[in-house]
Amino acid sequence: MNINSNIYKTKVKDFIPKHVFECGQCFRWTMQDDGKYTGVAGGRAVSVYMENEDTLVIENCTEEDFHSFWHDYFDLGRDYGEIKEAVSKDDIMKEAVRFGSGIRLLKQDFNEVLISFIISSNNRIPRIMKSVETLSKLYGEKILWGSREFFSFPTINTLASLSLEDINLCRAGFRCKYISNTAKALSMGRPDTCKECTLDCHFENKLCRKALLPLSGIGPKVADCILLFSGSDYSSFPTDVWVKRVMEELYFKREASLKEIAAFARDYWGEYAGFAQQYLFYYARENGIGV
DNA sequence: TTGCAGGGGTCAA
DNA sequence: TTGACCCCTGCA
Repeated sequence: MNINSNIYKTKVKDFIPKHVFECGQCFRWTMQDDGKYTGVAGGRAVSVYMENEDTLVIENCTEEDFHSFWHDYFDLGRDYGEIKEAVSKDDIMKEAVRFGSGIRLLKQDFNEVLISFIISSNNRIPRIMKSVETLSKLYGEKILWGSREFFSFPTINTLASLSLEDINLCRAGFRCKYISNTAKALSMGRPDTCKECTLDCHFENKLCRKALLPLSGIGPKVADCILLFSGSDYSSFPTDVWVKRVMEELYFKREASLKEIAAFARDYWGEYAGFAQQYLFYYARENGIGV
């Protein structure tokens, strides 16, 4: 498509930056005063915005960058029209899909998602973003874009080499020891549980749910987030308080256990459960469902 | 201004 | 199954 110096433009469907970056899946994208979203991923810093509702513009991106990284990161090879149709099995989901029509699930770096979602437990988004940003500033690689400085997320080996006092500087509180423990465990290599697992363990350099759960700071919800937001398992259905509320209010019409909700989602949406979760989550949070 | 409850979960008892 | 956890925010 159009290439003008370091600005790359491409036609897209089903992509609305606000929906993509504010649906709770990522912590390193912020809206600028001019409405563009600026973020760091894969050791690159870019700004993105839509032009004429069907053209995605990526600043500081070459054609090579786009094809080797951003196309996959933004999941542009997937037909979200098909996804929406598949999950819209009732009026509730039809409404949620209409509301979050521009959501796409980003394929984020596995280790970055893993550490970021450890930080997310019992925590609020602005604070999670601050902790992730601080970790990157202190221990990531500097990325220059003109006169602007950005920082990549630190590697697992770097995090593993740090003392707990070093990690405490990101002010993630009691989660810092989880980060430290888990980074150390991962830097030792792939856990045995993952090698034995035959169920979900088909992705390279990643871990399945069974291998994630023993890691410090990773429970069922965080594990599901890691699998979904790294593009490892789209049938994951992370159930946090918001999703629980919306499921109870709109589907169950009563209180329901996490186990019940997970079973329902698996049966009802199958391999697309993760996409359904994201539409519901965004719909529930933006509309205060169940508050 | 100060004080306190509670938060997009996990861990340990 | 339940309370503690670090720290920040909102609100009285």
